[in-house]
Formats: sequence, structure tokens, C-alpha cells
Amino acid sequence: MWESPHLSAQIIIKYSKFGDPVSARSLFDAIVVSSNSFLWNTMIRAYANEGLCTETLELYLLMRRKGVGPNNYTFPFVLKSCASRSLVSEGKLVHGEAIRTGFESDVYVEAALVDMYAKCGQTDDGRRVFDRMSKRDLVCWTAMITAYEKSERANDSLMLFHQMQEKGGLAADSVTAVSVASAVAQLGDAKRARSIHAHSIRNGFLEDVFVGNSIIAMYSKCGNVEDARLVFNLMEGKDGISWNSMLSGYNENGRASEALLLFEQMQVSGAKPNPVTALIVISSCAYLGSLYLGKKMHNFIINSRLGIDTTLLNAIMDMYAKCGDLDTAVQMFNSILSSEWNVSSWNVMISGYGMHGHGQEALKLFSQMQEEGVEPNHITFTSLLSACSHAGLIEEGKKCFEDMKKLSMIPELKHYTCMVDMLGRAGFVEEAFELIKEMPSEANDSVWGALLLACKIHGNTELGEIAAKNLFHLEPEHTGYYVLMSNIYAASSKWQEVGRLREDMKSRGLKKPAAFSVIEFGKEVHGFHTADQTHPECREVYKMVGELVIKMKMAGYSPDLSCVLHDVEEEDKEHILTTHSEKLAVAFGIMKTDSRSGMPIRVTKNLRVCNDCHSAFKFISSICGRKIVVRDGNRFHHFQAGSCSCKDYW
DNA sequence: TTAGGGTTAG
Repeated sequence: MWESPHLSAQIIIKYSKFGDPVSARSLFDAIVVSSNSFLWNTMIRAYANEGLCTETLELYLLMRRKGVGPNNYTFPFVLKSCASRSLVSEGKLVHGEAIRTGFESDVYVEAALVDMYAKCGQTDDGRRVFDRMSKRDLVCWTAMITAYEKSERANDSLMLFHQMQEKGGLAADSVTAVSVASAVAQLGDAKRARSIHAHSIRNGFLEDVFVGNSIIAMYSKCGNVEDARLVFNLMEGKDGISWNSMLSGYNENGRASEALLLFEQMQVSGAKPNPVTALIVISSCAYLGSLYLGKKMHNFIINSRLGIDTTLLNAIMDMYAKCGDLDTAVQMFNSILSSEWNVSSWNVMISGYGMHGHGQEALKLFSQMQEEGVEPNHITFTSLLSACSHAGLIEEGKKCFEDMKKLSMIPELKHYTCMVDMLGRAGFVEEAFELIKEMPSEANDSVWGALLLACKIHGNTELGEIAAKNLFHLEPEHTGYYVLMSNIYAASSKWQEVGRLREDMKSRGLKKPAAFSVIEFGKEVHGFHTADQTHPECREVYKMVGELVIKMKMAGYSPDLSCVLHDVEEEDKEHILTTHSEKLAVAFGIMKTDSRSGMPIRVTKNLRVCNDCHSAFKFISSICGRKIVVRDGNRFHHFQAGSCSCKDYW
């Protein structure tokens, strides 16, 4: 029997098909192996198809040592193994052997090489092989299109897709459509997204769940959640990834509450959440800043035994920090051995300390991290610089920036944004502007935005105008920048300029974003707009604000009328201040919660808290003996006994 | 005797 290599090969393949490569190998070893490559190829194929990479490569080496020549059947399997583990150097050696043995231009070997280089992220090497190929089929084209997409070269990916249709005369199938949709998603090109969707409908690709899922992700990343939802609703065979894609689509577009609503529907539908779902939904809670929902989701994750890995733990800690409960985040961090944490865990805590104004603690944690031998990455430095900025630790921040360069890390735009923010807030607006001028690349809207904010805080109209000019050019539709500049003009009573900007906004159809504050206690959530008239208890709330103002005035408070950016009478200004959404929310909290409970009043505001409210909350915390925690658009403020954790520096 | 391309989160 052993004399027939074909029969032996069939048995080896059978063993392999039944998932028993060990028996296959025993049989292989028992056979007197000839110099014929056939049986070797069969055994290598068995290992490669089982995903046993080491075994494949070892057997390949043994084959070479025994003087058996590999051929066009050997290389595709060996290359497949290299691809599966991203073993670039091994793959390149095998490529060399294929050249030496004269099998490089075999179509199967070529295709395997393209695939290997693509999977190892060596896109250009893959392209060189691809260009030399004598015959290319749809799979080869798709492999190369996907390789570009995966290495974030969306334009190259789409260019190749068009070449495939025009020069190659090939039509895409659903697999190609998935990669092309991902490439369009990377570019965020809403117009092309529609055309890919239409193409997929025409060709019936939407029956493939992979295509539906990638189109949902594509629309979401192009800012078109409505169409993503439409595709999602029409999908017949939704799987876990469909739900997750739609959930994260809402998150990406700042619509976290809709993500949570969809999550409820997901549970009703019977679809089973997985750890990715948990990760997405926990970050929705973090975005909303709802401690109640965050805790509820944390319990859900524990009870549903989803399996909590470090990534999910990091997201949970991040959620607690962003929902104002830094203590729980710290407790979680300290309750686990530091060897269990990865660099993101440290980053989460450093940024958590930062957003709550504990700059020194953030720096301490950074030292500890380095003592533990954990290498910081660019996110570590973003978190650190932002922590220094919030705490006004200028010298420390400058040192971090230098440390970063010493570690051969090139500062990115976000690091410059933090530096401009840090210098600008501290009053070094000119120095911040100099830094922008020295930047190796062009400043983006975040960098100029940080400068504009600094100009608003310190009343620098001249530099503010320069920042605004750049911003109006870069982001002509971003309302916030018009508002900031108009606030700068208003603060120096340049009402004509204010009017001009207002007209400009009007002609572009832009509206000032409405201020909105949310207060949460127990299961209750209440929202207030500026001058809210819709809350069922708003009369009582205004009465409470009035009483608080009287008490505050007796304690020395005087309204900061400069916070009213309208050209109106002083008396009206004072009244306008009492209608700010965050004041209404805090007053409601005082009315509804028991001071004896020791629970803080937790308010989240979508925009930056105003100076007058900030001052008022310090008085209220002292008068009412309450802790007030406010999360504004930028950071946390913890008011207690007449002062704020930000030390009036924000 | 042969193979190869795909979706979500961080």
C-alpha cells in the first residue's frame, strides 16, 4: 500500500480533512519518502490548511534539507502559512526560493505571493508581484484592492478598482464591493458612497451580509447615519456585526443616545450582544456622561458573562472617568495587578486624572508607568499634555513635549493642539501663536480653534481675528468658531462686528448651537434648555434660582454681566444670566435631592460652562453644603465648600 | 495534486 504515493496522499488528505494532522504526519513518517515532492506537498498542504504554521514551515525546511525540490504546488501552501501569521521575513525567503527554483511566474505562486505580501502589510512588494503577473483574475485584483484599503491607501485602492473594470475588463463581485466600500468609508466621500450603494443594489450584492455591513459602516463614516439605518432596516439576515456597525455608526456621529435606543431593540430582537457590542455601548454611555446608564451597562456586562478583556476593562474605566466617577475608575485600576494592564489602560487613567483637573496625579502615573517598563505612545502624550493644560502646569507640559521628542516621537497635530491650548489658556497667547508658526506641517482647525479660545479667554482681538480667518477658511460651516469670534467682539463692545458675523452666519444658514444641560439622579434624567419653558416644573425651578441668587448676593456674589453677549440693558443682562441651562439644572438638583445623602449633584452641559455660572456654583456649593459635579464640553468641575477643582483655571 | 480576496470595536 505504501508503495502507492497517490493512495498514501489520499489517506493523508482524509486525516487532515477530519482534523487529525497528527495521524496524517504519523502516516507520512512511516512511508519511505522518495525524492518525489508529491507526498511532501500533500503533508505541507495538510498542515497549512489546518492553520499549523510552525509545522508547515518546519516540514518545508526538512524537505529542503532532504534535498527534495519544492515546486509550484509547494509554494502556495508555504506562503499561505507565512501570510496567516504575518511572517514577512520568512515569506520573503520563500519568495527568493521560488525565484531561484524558477517557479516565481507560476500563476498560483504569483497569486499566493500577492496575498502573502498583502496580509503582511507589504503593499508595495505585493504590487510589484501583481504588476508582473501575466494573467490576473478577479481574486487577484480584489486581493490587491483590499491590500491598499487595509494599509489606509484608499485612493490607490479605488484607482485600482477602476483599472480593474476598464483595463482588466472584469466586473466586481460582492467581495470586491466590501473592500471598495471600506475604501470609500476611509475617504468619507458621501457622493461615492451613494454610487457604491447603488452599484451593490443593481448587482444584488446586498443579499450578502458582508456587503450590507460594510455599507452601513461606509455611510456612517461618511456622516450619513440616516442611510446607514435605512440599509440596516432593510437587511434580512442581520448578524452581530450588522448591529455593532449600526451602533458604532451612531457613536461616530455623536448620536450616542440613539445607539443606546438601538441596543434596547437589539435585546428585544433576540440578537446576542458580544464583547464588541459591550465596548461600543459603554462608550455611548461615556459620551453621554450618564453614570446611571454606565453603571447599568457595567452590570449588564458582568451578568451576561461576555468575557471582559483588558480592552473592555479600559473602556469601562474610561466610562467611569467620563461620567464623573473618577474614584471608581481608580479603584478598578488599583484592584488589578499592573502587569495585567496595557498601555491604553495607563492612557485611560492619565486622561481621566487630566479631565478632572488632577495634573500632578497624571504626571505621577506617567512616572509609575515608565518605572513599570511600559512604553508610552502618542496617545499617552496627548493625555499628559492635556492634563497639564487643564491644571495650568506649563513648565511640566513643556517638559513632556521635549521628553516626547527625546523618545524619537514626532509630535502630531493633536500634540501641538494641546500645547497651543496650554500656552493660550495660561495667557501666553503670543507664544502659542509663535508655536503655530514653527509647526512643521500646516495647522488644522483644532490648532487654530485652541488659539481662538485662548484669545476669547484673554480678550485678544487681534490674534483672534487671525485664528478666525484661518478657521473660516478651513471649516466654513462650523458654527462654534463664528460664535467664539463674535464673543470676542462682544466682550470689547464691537457690536458692529458682532452684527457682521451674525449676518455671515445667517447667510450660510448656520445657527448658534443651543446650550443644553442634563441632570441625573438615581434613575431620573432631566434636561434644560436656556430659558427653558418646557420642563413641567420650570416655574418652581425659576423660583428656586431666584431664592439662590438672593442668598448668593448676601454671601458676596455679584452677577458677571460680561457673560451676556447681547447689547441689552444691565437689568436684562442680569435676568438673562438666571436662565442659563446649567443654573436651571443645578437648581432643580437642589430642589429634588437630599443634601443629607452626601450625593453630589451631577450636571452635564454640551458647551463650556460660563464664568457667571462657574462663580455661582461655588457660592451654591458653600451655601447649600452640596458637592456639584459639572461636566462641560471640555472637562470636569467639582464644586465644594466654595471652590472648584479647576482652581478657576479652565 | 494546487489557491487566492470580505464586514464591526480598540
